[in-house]
Amino acid sequence: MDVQEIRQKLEDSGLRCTTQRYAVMSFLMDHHEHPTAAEIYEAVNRVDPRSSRATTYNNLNDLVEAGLVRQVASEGRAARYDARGEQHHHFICDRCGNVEDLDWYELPQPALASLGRRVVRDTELIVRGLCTQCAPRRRSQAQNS
Amino acid sequence: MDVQEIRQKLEDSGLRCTTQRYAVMSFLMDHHEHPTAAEIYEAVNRVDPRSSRATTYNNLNDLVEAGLVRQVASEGRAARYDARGEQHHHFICDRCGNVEDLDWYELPQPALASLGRRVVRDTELIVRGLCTQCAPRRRSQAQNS
DNA sequence: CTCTCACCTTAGACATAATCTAATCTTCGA
DNA sequence: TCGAAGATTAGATTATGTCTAAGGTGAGAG
Ligand SMILES: [Mn+2]
Ligand SMILES: [Mn+2]
Ligand SMILES: [Zn+2]
Ligand SMILES: [Zn+2]
Repeated sequence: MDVQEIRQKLEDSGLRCTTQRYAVMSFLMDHHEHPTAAEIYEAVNRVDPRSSRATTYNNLNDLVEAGLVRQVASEGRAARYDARGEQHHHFICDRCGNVEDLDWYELPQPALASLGRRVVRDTELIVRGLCTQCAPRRRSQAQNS
Repeated sequence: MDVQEIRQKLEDSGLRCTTQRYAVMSFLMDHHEHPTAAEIYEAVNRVDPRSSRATTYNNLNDLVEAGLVRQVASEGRAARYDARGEQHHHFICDRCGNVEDLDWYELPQPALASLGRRVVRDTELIVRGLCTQCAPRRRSQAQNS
């Protein structure tokens, strides 16, 4: 990805463009498989150890707070991160826990009356079920379990 | 709640109605504040210590798997549980993490083409923002950072 | 240019959430 | 009645994430 683009995004959000922060952002922009913090930490340090675990978590939190990165909650398991630009929904597999992107479509918002004085920031749609890998094969070996 | 009703639900799902499992289910049916596993463990054991931590977790997992209980993911924090019968959506507060119920309304489903061979079990809407407690007061002291 | 202070990084300790283990208990059903 | 599957238990273990205290870095005031 474009170095200047990332630097710009960070500075626009009031974050210094440090080596470590850049590495996290860059990795996320190149990888859309919704990696966990541990996976990001490992990937960033694969070539040349460069970022501590605490810094990786700190930077991820900074990026989320700045709105540049999205955190996907999968219950129990580790949080997953997503820097994909375009809006989209998520599909989470009941069996393997994989998080996959679904095409975006507009969602009806909750009735104002039911919100009371709550302030809405975002609405998120999560579709659950079995991913392509885990879904039973159509008409071959469905004998599993 | 009706003892027979709970017993029935459990047995219909192929789960034995043990003291410990009953206690978890019963507590959840009576408490709609989306307690965490730790809170459920504590509540169940408040009167007369009766269930280990492992059993509480085991039973919660069993109930979720059976579809009798719903798990609400709030990233980072502990999972929250919900045995409320009627369908509903959730509002999660960015600041305090509270999970609140929102009235149900029908959601548009993803296009079949975009799902491929994935099997959908459920679609879930999560609204995020600030809860009534955490939202800024209308026109009094909004001076808070 | 240089100095300073807010911002950032770090290792490792700590905290919390959840699962695993291995032994024991319970109960369904042949 | 009795065996096996199902359930429970205390405690160890793993997984995930935060905190602490110390030191590094660089943007910008002067
Ligand atoms: Mn995504
Ligand atoms: Mn609920
Ligand atoms: Zn899967
Ligand atoms: Zn709140």
